[in-house]
Amino acid sequence: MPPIKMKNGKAATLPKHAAAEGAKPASKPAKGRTAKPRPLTRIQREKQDIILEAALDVFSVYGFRGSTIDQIAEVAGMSKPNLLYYFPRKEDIHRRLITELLTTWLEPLRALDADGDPIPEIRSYIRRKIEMARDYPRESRLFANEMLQGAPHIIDMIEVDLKNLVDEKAKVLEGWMDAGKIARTDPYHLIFSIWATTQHYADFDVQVRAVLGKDRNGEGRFEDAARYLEQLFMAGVLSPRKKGA
Amino acid sequence: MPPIKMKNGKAATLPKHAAAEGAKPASKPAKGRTAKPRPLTRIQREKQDIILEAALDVFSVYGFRGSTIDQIAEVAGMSKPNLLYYFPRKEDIHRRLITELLTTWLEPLRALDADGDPIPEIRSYIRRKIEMARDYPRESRLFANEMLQGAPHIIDMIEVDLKNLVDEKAKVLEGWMDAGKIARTDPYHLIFSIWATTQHYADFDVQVRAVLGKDRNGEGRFEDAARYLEQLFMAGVLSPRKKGA
DNA sequence: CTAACCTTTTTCCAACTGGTCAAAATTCTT
DNA sequence: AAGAATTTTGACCAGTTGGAAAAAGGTTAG
Repeated sequence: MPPIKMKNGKAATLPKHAAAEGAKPASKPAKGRTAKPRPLTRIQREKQDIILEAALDVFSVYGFRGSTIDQIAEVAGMSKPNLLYYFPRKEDIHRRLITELLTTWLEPLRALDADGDPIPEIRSYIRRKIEMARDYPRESRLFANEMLQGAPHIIDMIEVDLKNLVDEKAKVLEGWMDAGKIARTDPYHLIFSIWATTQHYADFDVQVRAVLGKDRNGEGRFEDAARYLEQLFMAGVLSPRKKGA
Repeated sequence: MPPIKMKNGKAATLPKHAAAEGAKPASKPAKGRTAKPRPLTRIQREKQDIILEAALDVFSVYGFRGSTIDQIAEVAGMSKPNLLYYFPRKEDIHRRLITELLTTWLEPLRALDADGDPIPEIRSYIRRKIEMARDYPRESRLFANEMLQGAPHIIDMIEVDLKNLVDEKAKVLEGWMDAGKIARTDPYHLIFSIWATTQHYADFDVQVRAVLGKDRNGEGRFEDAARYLEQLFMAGVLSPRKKGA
């Protein structure tokens, strides 16, 4: 049983690729139509990161409407107007977080390789998902919060990108089933159940810790969970040949 | 495969046993110390129900902080001061909802019978949990929202009542494992995974529907889910004899 | 050094928030 | 039907909220 390898324990925001949209501080009117984006100074990048960090803290707990700019500004250690200088609107911060999140969030599933060995592929997918719950609980909660509200800000991404990805991977799973390499079940619900069980450890963390009690709620709980879930899903997915009930 | 039996589709609040605490409209100063509770008029009961219904709608989506009294009042079809006449504080409404919820929420687990047949017991527990996700999605989301925020309002109930119940049922499961009636696994994580997978269908409903696509997102998805989950957990729990790896 | 730019702070505001209060309208009791 | 009790309403309030404006403070290139 390979132990889950810990990533850096640091609470870093997920990859901050390119500056994405907007958040352009008050500059000159930007001549013509094609306003050259202008590469972002060091300070701008740093401050934006600090803000996004703070916002993740706040949004992931209270959701969009339940969070206030003042609160985020305080966590970020700056004044509200200063924060608004970098992100003119509350929504801008949120959008940035949530779109970046979505990309990263689906990485593990994207990595599921049709040409790989089915059992290890699935097993490592599960392991990676638990690692994410452990290492990025705030991101998980941010996502959960958005879902609970009906995903108002990302519904179209869900309906297109996410759906396409899942459709694709569901086909991969079905291929494995057809080849008798894994037991036959509903690939969609299989994926849902992996999401549900792994993310549960981030989203319902309080509950998990409370129920496990003082003695078992150390960081080891993630390894226990990993072990348990591997066992569960392996049992559910193994035993090929067993075609249609 | 017994089909899940539909309960009334009506959107009723969970059982409203006794008037619980407070919510006493402005009355006479109530003589002495032992203010006789006075049995609640018909109007009071009706209005409170309407308010709780509306509040459930709102709180379950936006969480406590993200919801406003005005919003709830509007959904309830009454003026804010009128609403406040029945529940003097926002928190009162929320507390009522969430404590009632907790009781109901744990019913299925409570029903897990140590003297019953293990496999059917577990199977029917799962079925009941899915039915709840289907019939009481708002309650599920209210609970999820509370968890995401660290369960500030019910942390002590979680740490005591919930923990005790789970401890008790975990022992039941362990008993079955010792008797070789079900496969050996971690009973706590088994319970967590049942919670996670079933509640997922209420909490992440948008996602589930979006991914399943237009053709499969009818009400039938709950039956598919039930079927899938029974299969998954039966595989994970069956095969006794298979002691320690 | 200084002009042009970038960053931060101060001040301000209108809309919204949870909640109060007294008067008015309704319902219940006798 | 009168009087008491309950329910509803409208006006109001102090604190918070998201955000605008502009002045003040820093940086940096020439």
